Amino acid sequence: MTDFSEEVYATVQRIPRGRIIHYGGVAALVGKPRAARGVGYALSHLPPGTDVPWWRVVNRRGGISTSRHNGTAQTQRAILESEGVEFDHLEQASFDRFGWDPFGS
DNA sequence: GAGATGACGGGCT
DNA sequence: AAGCCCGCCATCT
Repeated sequence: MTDFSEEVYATVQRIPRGRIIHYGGVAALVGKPRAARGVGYALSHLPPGTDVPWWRVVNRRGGISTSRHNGTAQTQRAILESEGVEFDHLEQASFDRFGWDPFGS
């Protein structure tokens, strides 16, 4: 476990239920606005059953970015919908409606 | 230490 | 609006 990963996990755990944020947003909150890719890498190594709500992290379009991980995308969407997040016909959620503003609490 | 990989973003077409 | 290409970062081999 690296320091960077821990900061990422700590940040993700602050995301309120029913809200979402994109990888670049998490990266910015940990002080590295350009480390979106690093964030994705860190989350990809999370063990199943972790207390980190990784499903609240989506790509910049508000869509599921885990599509390449066979099966994962379906699970992520199901959980988000159960929390109240709505997806349009393009499988994308609106940041204007569900985006998390860390300063707006 | 160098090269390759991956849950990514932004800009241009 | 969607896709392609390039650039960025952390981590692995």
